[in-house]
Amino acid sequence: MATSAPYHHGDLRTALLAAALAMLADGGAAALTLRGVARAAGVSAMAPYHHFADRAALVAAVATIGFERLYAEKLAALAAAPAGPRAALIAGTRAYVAFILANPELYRLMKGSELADRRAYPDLAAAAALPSRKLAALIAGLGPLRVDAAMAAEMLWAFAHGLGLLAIDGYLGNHADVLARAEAGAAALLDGWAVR
Amino acid sequence: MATSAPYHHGDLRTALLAAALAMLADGGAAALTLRGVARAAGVSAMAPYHHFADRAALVAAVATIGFERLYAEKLAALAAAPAGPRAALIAGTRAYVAFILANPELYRLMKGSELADRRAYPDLAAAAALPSRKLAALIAGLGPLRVDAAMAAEMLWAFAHGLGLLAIDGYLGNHADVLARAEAGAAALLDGWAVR
DNA sequence: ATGCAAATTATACACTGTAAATATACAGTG
DNA sequence: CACTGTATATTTACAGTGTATAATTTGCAT
Repeated sequence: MATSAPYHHGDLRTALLAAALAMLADGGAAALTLRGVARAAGVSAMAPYHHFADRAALVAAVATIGFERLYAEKLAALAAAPAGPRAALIAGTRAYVAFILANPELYRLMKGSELADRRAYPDLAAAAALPSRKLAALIAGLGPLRVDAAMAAEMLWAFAHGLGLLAIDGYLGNHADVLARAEAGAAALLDGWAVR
Repeated sequence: MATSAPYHHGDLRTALLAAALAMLADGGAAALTLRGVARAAGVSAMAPYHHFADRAALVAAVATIGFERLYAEKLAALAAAPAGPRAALIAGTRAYVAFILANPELYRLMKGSELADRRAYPDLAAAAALPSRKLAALIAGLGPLRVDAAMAAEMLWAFAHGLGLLAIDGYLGNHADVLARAEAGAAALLDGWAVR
């Protein structure tokens, strides 16, 4: 019933993660402090340590949520796209870039160097692998290409990754245009790979 | 003559920047502390403040050096490449990615969110603009394309940026292969844009 | 009810960035 | 030469951070 500030929070871990996501969204990774998150949850500075080994573990948990959201949005975009691998790849690229534009600080955290040792967090590694595995499957569905499939996947991924990052870092123009560029760029790559 | 620990360092600013680059290279941005840099230069913790307004200013100065080095290496690669815009673009892409692989932490700093307000540092903005201006000029030399020149430039830049970042973050395989991918990817993009 | 394990807090320390006041050395004036 | 202003460097101080250690509170199984 949680009458008033019970000693045991109940679901502190979830509350901490929610606070962390909020603080990250405005303020960036620098604003994501363990003490701040604890404060936001109305709990002592040391409480988070019973749910996260250290700040890096909290960051990893936040990043894991980010990868799961990214994957979910990508799947939703694929479901809404016309049939066929070509349309799927274009829609997927657009969704990927759209996620970066909508969650700039989260995406930076997901790919940032604060997660130097991804291998130390199995959940994170698993969540991070989902989108790229999906991409590889779609590429395979395209049929024969002028480049090998692994390279095609890397090219498309690198393009989406780089385009989104450049956009949120202010190197590109209008954000609305960026999504159009994402689609056009993916289409151009597909055309470039096509056997003629 | 600098007999022994003179009160005035002589060229502290340069020494601080050198220390900063070294500490950044091993240890990443987190290891780049004002106090640490001062310590490395054998100077008090407050001394850097007479050369850099705050930590952000030091970071901006380091990033400026990074952009200048990147531009220099790119120019060197262009000079060594066969004539013609196609060869230049492929060589430039390779050099760009090679720079990222050789200076991962520096490149992360250059593009990272620690520099949220690039406009506050005119030198930095100027240095950062050089490579992309060069790229635009090379694209223009290609002649008519199936996509407009601005988009072509963004695609190539995004590809190189994304490929390098994915590589240093451990998402791609062998580093040696990455350079080959950079060249092949640039070539594929050029082919995809070509009017047929 | 009783005892144990989990959750939370209190206290403490080393480290960071940086503000304020102070000391030192140099460069130009008379 | 003395003198003074300015740039350079230091000392001291404070708030905020991550986190180690130990004490405390609570809920649950027995």
